[in-house]
Amino acid sequence: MTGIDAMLLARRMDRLMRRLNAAFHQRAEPLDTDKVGPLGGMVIMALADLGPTPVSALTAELGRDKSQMTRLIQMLERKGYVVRSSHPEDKRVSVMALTERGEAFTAQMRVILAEVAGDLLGSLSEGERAAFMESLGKI
Amino acid sequence: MTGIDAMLLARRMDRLMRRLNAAFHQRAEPLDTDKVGPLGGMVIMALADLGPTPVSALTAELGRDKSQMTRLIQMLERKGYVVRSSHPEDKRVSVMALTERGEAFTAQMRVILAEVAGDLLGSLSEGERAAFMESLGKI
DNA sequence: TATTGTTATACTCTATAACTATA
DNA sequence: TATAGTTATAGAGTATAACAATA
Repeated sequence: MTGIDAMLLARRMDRLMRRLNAAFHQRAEPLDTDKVGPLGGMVIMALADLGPTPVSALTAELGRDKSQMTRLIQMLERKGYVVRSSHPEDKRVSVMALTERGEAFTAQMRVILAEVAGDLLGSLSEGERAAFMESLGKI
Repeated sequence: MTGIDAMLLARRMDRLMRRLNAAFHQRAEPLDTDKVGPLGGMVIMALADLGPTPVSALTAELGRDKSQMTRLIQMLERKGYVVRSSHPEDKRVSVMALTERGEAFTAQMRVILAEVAGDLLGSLSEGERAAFMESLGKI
């Protein structure tokens, strides 16, 4: 017994994600001159938070498929946002890191995301916002 | 000043959606013998909540593109989950409704969604869950 | 044998624009 | 002229399996 309407939850989550994506892309697309796309942006954000990271760890962090990650990384590398280096102790793993260009892109994204989050969470009180973030972290 | 880390929020939302989708599809896919797919499921759920609804209203509710909705509805109609009827007062609009088969599918989905929601929200207290749902509704 | 990452492939979802039929 | 819905099409994201290199 959760006491909540699971179907309503699913529909609300879906709506929220749709709106978040729409709001974000509307502002981010004009700046995304290299077309790294939403998922490319997610990879860059994850690297910004995590620092240099093996592909496998990045894949787990983002919850995507490893083959998808391969293609995404190749694209980002080609466009100069990330670099790969092979792990000194295990030649199978390659470690991803942001380039300066990747860092600059991250800074831009932070600004946009803050705006979008501000708009989206504007209807919540300070306390509700904090509680929402905390619950999101626990889930 | 929202007082929250917007990039962390974005990454957490993305992760939550990925996990929710993965958990749901894992359980729903074996039952989805007709391959209505995730979005087909969303359409059916929306109709279950809203009752008979014009295509345009459904499109707005789900936040998808109207051309996407057309194809989705044609697929669901072909597979016997929904029926269309033209609006008596405006011949341009067609009104969607669930068939018995659609209703039966909804009942199955409710069970699965309740399980998934239970798993996912299991780490929150009753109060946190209610607050989370409420915030989701306000946003 | 197991794991890291790559390639190939097929499918679903998304976005845009041009079109029709009614209003 | 505006709105509801359709068609066509291209692009992005996803899932799976088979594979090579290294452990």
